Amino acid sequence: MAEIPGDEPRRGKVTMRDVAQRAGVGLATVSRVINGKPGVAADLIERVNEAAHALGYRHDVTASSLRRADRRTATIALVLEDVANPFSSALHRAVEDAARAENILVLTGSSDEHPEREHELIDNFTLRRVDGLIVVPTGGTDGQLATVRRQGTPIVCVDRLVELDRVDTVTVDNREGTRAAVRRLLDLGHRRIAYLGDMRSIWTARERYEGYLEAHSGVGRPVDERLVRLDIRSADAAEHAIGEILTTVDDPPTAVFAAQNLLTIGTFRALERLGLHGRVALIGFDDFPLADMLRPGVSVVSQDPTEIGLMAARLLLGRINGGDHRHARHAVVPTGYIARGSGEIPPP
Amino acid sequence: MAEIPGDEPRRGKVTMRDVAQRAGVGLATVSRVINGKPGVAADLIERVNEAAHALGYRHDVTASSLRRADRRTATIALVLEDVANPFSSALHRAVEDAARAENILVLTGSSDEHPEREHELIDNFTLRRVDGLIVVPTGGTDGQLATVRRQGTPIVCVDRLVELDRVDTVTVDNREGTRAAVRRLLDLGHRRIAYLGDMRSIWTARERYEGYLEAHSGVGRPVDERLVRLDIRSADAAEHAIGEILTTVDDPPTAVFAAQNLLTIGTFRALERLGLHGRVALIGFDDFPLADMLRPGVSVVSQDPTEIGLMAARLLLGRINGGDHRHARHAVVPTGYIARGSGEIPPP
DNA sequence: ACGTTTCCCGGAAACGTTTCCAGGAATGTA
DNA sequence: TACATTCCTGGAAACGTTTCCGGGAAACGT
Repeated sequence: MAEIPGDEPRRGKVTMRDVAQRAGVGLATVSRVINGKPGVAADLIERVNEAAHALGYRHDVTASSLRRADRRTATIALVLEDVANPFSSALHRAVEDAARAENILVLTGSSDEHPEREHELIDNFTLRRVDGLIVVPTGGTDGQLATVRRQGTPIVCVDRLVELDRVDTVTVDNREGTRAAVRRLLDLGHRRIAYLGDMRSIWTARERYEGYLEAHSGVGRPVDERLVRLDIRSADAAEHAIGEILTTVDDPPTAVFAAQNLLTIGTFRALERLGLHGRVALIGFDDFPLADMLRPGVSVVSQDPTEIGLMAARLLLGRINGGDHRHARHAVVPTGYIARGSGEIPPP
Repeated sequence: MAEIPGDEPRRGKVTMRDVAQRAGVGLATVSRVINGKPGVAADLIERVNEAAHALGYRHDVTASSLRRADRRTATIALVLEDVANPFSSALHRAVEDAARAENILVLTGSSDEHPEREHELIDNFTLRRVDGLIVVPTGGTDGQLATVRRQGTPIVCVDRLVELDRVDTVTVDNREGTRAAVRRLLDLGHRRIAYLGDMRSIWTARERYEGYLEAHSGVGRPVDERLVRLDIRSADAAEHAIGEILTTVDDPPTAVFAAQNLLTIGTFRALERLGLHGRVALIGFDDFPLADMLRPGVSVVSQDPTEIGLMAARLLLGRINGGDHRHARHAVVPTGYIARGSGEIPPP
């Protein structure tokens, strides 16, 4: 085989042993110096650092975590619905920042709301011996999560409530946020309020729908099922559904509550297409970029993904750093309401 | 110290040796079976799998990559400007999908356009012995990238051109995309076209500005420097800058080219605030969500982050899988133009 | 001056795996 | 039947690091 000229002089070839030899000290001493452990004479520290630098030594983190007592890899994993959606990516960023502060790296994956995919991701991550897991659970992997947790890996579930032993959660009060917003519409005089909801397999979606129902029962007002569509999962589907409701129901709604990002956008499109924006009120759950630039501006129940991510990271890092709380902790971060116009349209 | 009752029965305690013992075979055989290597009797394979399952054996990927000949960790790293911005996260998603197909996991980090931060990330990633690196380079880390590449780690740079030995790149033709769009405005009769640009330290920003200049010289039309603002880095700054140009220059522009996402949004805000949307033409570089929902719809030069990410992943995985191309490869994915109205406004 | 403690240091074992190598059985050939 | 070849298998070495442990020197107390 021919010698390849400019190719890989020697990949990571220089090891601690080389450093030890050059510095004229033992292997153990090099390890102590590299890890900043106390009890090494100053001149030796100097010699080792010098040798390491001269040789271009690079510490191998994976090899070190193998023998290390705590077996830490300084890596956590983040399982999101889709790294590309705004909520997920804002959360991701918050987690990254929190992790960075402790020099911890973040692995990510998108489940696309499929339990099998989530399962596979979690499996791959734990195989890599991550120190902890932050998951937006699909709801179909509770057994796996419980097992992983029992084997020692800290887990924080985000956005969806799960009840598992020593698994922390961070959620927002979906029910109350929705209830308050729908109540606003009712107080404004709206009597027929349509509701578009996400898949009922998702805890969040169920909670929000409950909030819608509670708002109605709170004022003793029945809901008309013909104004409710659940299990909608895309902007297009929402656009279609709300269009249908507005044009076929004989006594059409004067307001719409869209229980998710994409559904809000789909609804907005439909209203505009029908020339009803400005006439039919709209409130969405979860803010989205440029919502303020639309006409009318879209009012939303807002949740703060940065705050959620930060909280999740805090809980996780707390456990990783030995805070072995026996019980699961459930943090709830508040929702807000952002009035931009569309939610303030009164009934005709 | 008290025995903690329900806590971590034994973390990952079961090893290949245990499996070997239970199956009554040698350690080497277990390894062969787990890795699906040929040349093991069928009944032994069966016995090993059975034992592994009964014991709940979990393969330790980090330990295996230590001794493994190719030293692969089945992990790649992705250094983005900010995982939370739409362009980056779409790219991220595309890379994730491509990597998933080969069971490779993705580590991510945000440089925030700071060379030091980028350097630090790359350092951490290579310490983890990732198999490859996809980077949106700030431009201040060429030396480091060259070193890392020389030591054997494949690298693909994305969105910005760099000229380094055996470092592949994926870019879009910023210059041509901008030139064509500005030319459109000129052909429409616009004679005074303002330009808002990002920081000139970024290759992309320089290229786009060149395109703007080329379009003008192409029709023998001088550019008025008072209509040009460079080194703008936020929507607010853009809003301010364009507002200033429109109100203080005596012969104000009839069209604006905003060379980046946020700048486009800032410009739109300013135009709306001044009541000039619908009267002053606007074209932005890079599409953004809901651009079609604004009034007027915002015309943009579009680039396809999914395509870019896919291409980058393909190049990287190609090299990881042994395709040792001696030369650097530079892929260029085409830009498009999406007409939505704002770019089609004629001069008064 | 002598025992005891403390402090540093280096050799060797260990982490969980893959790979090398050699040996034994089974198969093929003369 | 004898011998060469192929195929399977398991013991042991190796990967790069951390940790255990024992030993020598220095510091301390009397």
